[in-house]
Formats: sequence, C-alpha cells, structure tokens
Amino acid sequence: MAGMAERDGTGPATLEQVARLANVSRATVSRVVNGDPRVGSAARAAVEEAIRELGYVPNRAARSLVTRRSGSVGVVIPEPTAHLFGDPFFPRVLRGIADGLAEADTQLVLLMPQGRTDELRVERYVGAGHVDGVLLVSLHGADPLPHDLAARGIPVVVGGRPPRPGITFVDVDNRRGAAMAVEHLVAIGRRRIATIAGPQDMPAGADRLAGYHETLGAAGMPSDGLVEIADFSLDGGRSAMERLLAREPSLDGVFVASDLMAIGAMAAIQASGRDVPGDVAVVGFDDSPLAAGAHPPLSSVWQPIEEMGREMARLLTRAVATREQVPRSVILATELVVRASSGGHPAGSRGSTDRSS
Amino acid sequence: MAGMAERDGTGPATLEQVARLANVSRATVSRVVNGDPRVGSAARAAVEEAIRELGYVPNRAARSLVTRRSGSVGVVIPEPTAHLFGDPFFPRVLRGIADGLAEADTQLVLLMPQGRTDELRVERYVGAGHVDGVLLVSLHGADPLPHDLAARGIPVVVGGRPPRPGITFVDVDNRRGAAMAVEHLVAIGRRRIATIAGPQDMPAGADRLAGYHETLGAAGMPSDGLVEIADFSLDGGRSAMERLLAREPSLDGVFVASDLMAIGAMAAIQASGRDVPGDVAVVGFDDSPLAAGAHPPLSSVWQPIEEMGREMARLLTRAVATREQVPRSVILATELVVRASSGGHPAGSRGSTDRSS
DNA sequence: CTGACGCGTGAGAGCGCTCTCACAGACGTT
DNA sequence: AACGTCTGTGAGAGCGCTCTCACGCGTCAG
Repeated sequence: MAGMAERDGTGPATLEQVARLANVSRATVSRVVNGDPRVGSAARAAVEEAIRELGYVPNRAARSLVTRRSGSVGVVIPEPTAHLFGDPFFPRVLRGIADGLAEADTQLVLLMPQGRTDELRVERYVGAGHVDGVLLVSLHGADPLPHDLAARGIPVVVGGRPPRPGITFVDVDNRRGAAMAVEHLVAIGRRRIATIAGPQDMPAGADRLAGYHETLGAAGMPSDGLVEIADFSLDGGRSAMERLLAREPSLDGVFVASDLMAIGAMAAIQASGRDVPGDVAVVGFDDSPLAAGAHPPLSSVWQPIEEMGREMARLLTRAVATREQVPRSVILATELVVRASSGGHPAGSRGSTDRSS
Repeated sequence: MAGMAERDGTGPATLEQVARLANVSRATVSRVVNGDPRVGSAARAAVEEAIRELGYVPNRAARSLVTRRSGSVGVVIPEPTAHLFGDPFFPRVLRGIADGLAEADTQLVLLMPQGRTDELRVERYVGAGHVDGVLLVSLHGADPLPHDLAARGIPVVVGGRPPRPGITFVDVDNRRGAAMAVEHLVAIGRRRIATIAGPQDMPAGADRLAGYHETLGAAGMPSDGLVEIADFSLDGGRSAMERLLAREPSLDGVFVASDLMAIGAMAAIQASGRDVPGDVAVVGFDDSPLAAGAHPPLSSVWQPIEEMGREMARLLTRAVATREQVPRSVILATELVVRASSGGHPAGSRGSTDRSS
C-alpha cells in the first residue's frame, strides 16, 4: 500500500508503536486519535505523521473493552418484513441505515430472527451489550421486541410507525401521501374513486387507507362499496380490482396502496375491456422501478426510503451518545409522481415537492 | 429474567465472578465456556450452575482482544447488486447467510459500499482485521474487491460465479437450470424455441444463455434469430419479446432468464393476440412469488437461494478456522417447476428433484 | 517575588478474557 | 520402590486501549 511503511514483524501497528515513533506517550496518541483538543500542535503533528507512516488503525476490541461501548448497532429485520417486499424496499432502507451509521463510524450488525425463538436469542444477544442500540425495521403488526428492548433501557429506533406509541420511530407520511394521490384523482375530475388498501394490521396499510377516507370525506364524495383490502401482492391487486369492478362498474379512479398491486389492478382493468387512464385512472404507492416501466407508466407516491434509514441511524446514534430516553418521532414527506396512468404527461414528471421534515 | 440472580452492583457478570461463585479459577471457567474437555465433572457442574445463576455471557471484546479474532464476518453488497433485484433475492441470500453464521456463532457485519471510494474504505476496514473474513454477493461484472482481499490473505467467499476464477464461490447451477427449462420446452413438442437472456457481463446471464444453446444444439434445433438480450426488468422483457415476435412470428416457446422479464414477455405475447401456452409456451427463471401469481401461472426454474447463503457462510467459517487458502467452489442444483404457462398442470407441481452438490 | 492556576503531557492502572506454564495427585510401568 | 505419565487445576502474564491522576511548566494576580 502506498505511503504505508512496513512495520517489522507482527501484525497491525499498535498505539504503543505509534507513541514510540512519535516520541510521545500512549496517552497523547490516544488523545490525538480521539480528537481531544488539549494536545500541543507539535505533538499532534508528530503523532499524525507516525500514524500515517505505520498505517495505524485503532483496535476496536481493545477500545470497546475499556469504553464499554461496542461501536456497533444491531439492525433487526424480522422474518415477515423481509418476506413481504417484492420491490426493493428492503435494500434501500438498509442502504440508508448503512450510510447514516457510517457517518458515525458505527458498525451495522444484521440480525434476522426467524420466529419467536430467534427473537428471544436476539433479545439475549442485545441484552448482553454486544451492540449499543437497535434499529428495527418492522412493518407488520404488533411486535413485542421494540418495547421489550426499550423497557430494558436499550436504545431502540423503529422504521415505520409502531402499533403502540412510546418508542422512537421514523416513518414516511403514508397518510398524506395517500391523500395527495386521491386529491390528484379528484383534481383530474374523477368522481367514483375506489381504493385497494393493504393489510390493516400494518400501520402503512392502515395509514394509507386513512388518507384515502380523509380526502374523500373532505371532498364530500362517497366511499361506500369502493374499498377492497389486499395483501400487497400482484395477484392480490388483480383480484381486488376484479371485485371492485364487479361491484361498482362505474368507478373511474382507483388509488392502490402499492405499485405491485397497482400493476395487478391495471391488468384487471384492461382485461375487463376498460382503458387506463381513459376509463379508470390509477395511482399506486412506492414509486418503485416497476411503476415507470408499467403499461401505461404508473402514477405513484414516492417515499424517501433511504432517508428513512439514514434518519433512523441518526436518531439512534444520538440516543446512544446522550443516553436520553425520551421517545422521538420523525415523519418524512412523500411526493406524488404523476405519469400516464392518471392522465399526466407520459414522462415521469414530479408533482409536489415539499420535502421538509 | 427467570433464573437470573441479580448480581450486586455493576453491569454484566464477569468470568471472575463466576469463578468465585463456583470456587474455581478463572482458567477453569474459561475452559468450561469454551468446551475444553479436560475439566472434571464436579468443577464443570459447579461452573455451569454459577453461569446460570449469574446469567453470565462472555464479553466479546475481551475475548477477541486476546484471540485476535473478531468473531464477525463482513458481508459486502455492492451498489449495483443491491439495486438490481426486484424479486426478493437479496433478503433471501442474506437470510441464508445469517442462518449459516448463526450456526458458528458469528456476527454478520453488513457493508454496502457505494462507489469506488467506499470500496476502498471497505478494503481498509477489512484489512484492519475488524472482521475475520468476507462474504461478497456480487452478481454484476468484474469487481476487483474479492481478488484484492484474497491477495491480502483475507478469507473471501463470493456468491455467484466470479468472472475470474481463483476464488472460493458458491453458485446455483444456472446452466443446468436453463438447460432443464429448454429440455422441457422440447419435450412438450415446441420446435421454435427462443430465449430472452440477461446481461452478458453477468455470469448468471451468460450461464443461462449457455444452457439454452447447449440444449438446442444437442437437440439439433436452430437458435438463429431467436436470442434477445435484456436487462432483467419487466419492461425489458416486454420489448425483447416484441422484437422476437416481430422477427420470428412462428416461435412457439420461449425461455426467459428471469421471472420479471417473463411476465413482461407474457404480456407482450398476449398483447399480440397469441395465447400462453397455446401458441407460445413460456418458462421463467427464479421461481419468485411473482411466478405463481402470474396469468397464467409461470413455469420457472427454482434456485436454492437461502441454501446458497448458508453454504457461503459455511465455506467462510471453515476457511477462517483452518486458515487454508485453497479456493473451493460449490454449485447448487436448480429445479424446474412446471406450471400452466408451459402447459403443465395449473398447480405448481415440482419437476425434477436432483439437489445434491 | 510568591502562590494559584491553567495547560500539555506522562505514568500506570485496569477493562475481561485466553493461554502458557507449572504443579499436585492418581495411576501404571520396570 | 522409584520413576515416568497423564489429568485436572491454578497462577499469572498479557492483548491494545482509555482514563484518571499527578506533574512540570509558563502566566498572572497579589
């Protein structure tokens, strides 16, 4: 490696070696490494030079032995969540988390418990102090894990609104996103607007449905007979749409709570001889790569998934550093992306752009 | 916690405390904890009792400080790989890896470098000995990382055949899987069999195309004008199919190198007024959840993705333990799942079942 | 001129564990 | 009876780091 003198003999350089080379004590080197300001500039320069020369990298094990911090956090992804997502949700949160943790020079230890037994193992593992905190991506129903951990005083941040409050979380604004989608359908003149919602034991499913109802209510439009629940799958979307069309042949707009379901729904609409968006306008949710490639291209609600992961990491890092126990929450804004399926321009032009938090 | 006496005062129990409670030396406790056989049964029992009573869990940092093993391995997922997969490939390998590492009580440290700069950071990180080895899930073209790490003597196992040999890897039998798919099309009487292949700079893409050619060649059937390359996306599959149909209207079977593309292809076939499987039989690859939900249900080649992850973990664990440098490789068998899209029974009945390695 | 007070630095004590070495006692061999 | 040999155990020395404490020095008020 360039610029890295070969240290004679055994393994990576140690603090001790750096100290000797720089003619200072171990303590001083340690101060430099950890950014302690009370170090003279001469000493600091000498140490930095020595560090560069030896290619010194601190030994994490030794450090965490004395600091009693592991410098790593656990990211828990329970089975049902991992399974659910056909679109690249999963990798994207993870990337955001990885990003956010890298900012704080923290390791990401992945834990994927399968079943209750594994969850208990995770709890024991975390309880043993092997990680400084836990990030939980849980989008299905009531999971006892976050509360159990929080009760033990372990910093926890969950991604997606948890069913029970009292826990720090980051979520995207599902409700507002859904509302924007429905408002858009209203704005382009649709009068019989249906929805295909996700499972109601998932906060994301429930919140999106709530946004639908809220908007229709505000517009003074009926929603009776216009709601179907499905399971976020392609096929689920298709059959839900078939039921909707059978029951309410006159519907002219539909908000579908996920892109995958929306693509299934469009297939059903087209199979019934109707045109999208001519007869029925469709808006999905996720703005996954599938949306832009659909026929016709699918309008969809974009959500800042990476940002969610990054924010989770930041909140956890702060909680670990300050030892504070107050639950916080961050809701990230969503955006509507209008495409041909709801009569917008064929190209994927962005709709609203409020992205504060 | 049940059965866990409250230790007076400060933090988790230590070896020392266990030793005192059991009336033995630290060394003996250490032996019991690490499964050293040369411990008398009386001492062992006393130690085990004390461990239970104190809820003792070894301190990883202290341990790895002396053993010079971190007890964790890095799992590297470069940007392009993470982005590519719409189907749940990514979570599934990860789950397999998590499984396999849990068997060896090893931590999974996730590294998701974005761009070359990050890759160098990963290299430095790994080089610093923070992990005992590296697992790399890389399915795109030539990545220098695995060879760089291997050259430094760091144990590496990659998932998916690497472009250059000389590295331990685990892969699914893409070639044989493709061959089985095409053989099946031949067996049901198709005579003009096309293929939509994946990107040829990805080994998975190249190997599946090779399997196609191999089988057609063996059957003495032509393949000229019957090959299209696409990018594993829904839309890519659709347009490739349109090109194929335009060029070769008489084709009666098509092997598509991914389910997502196959679904796009089926849409194109149906849009052209043809019936699946009546006019054109279709077989996909991946056997993702999308396949069973497609219309008609899609025949597809199933691959043991979790098993691939698990096997990667095992190979790495062994390489770390034995310090051996010999590259190995494991190829896992694929299976053909016949469904309605190639005229099989509508239900998803399994085809062949050779799954040795 | 003296004492108090900063500031930069070094000495040294651990953090919790593993592992080498020494040793006591039980057994078998010549 | 004297010797080796094994087996189970303990003592103790670190692993590489952080952090407290003490100390030497220069500065400034009294």
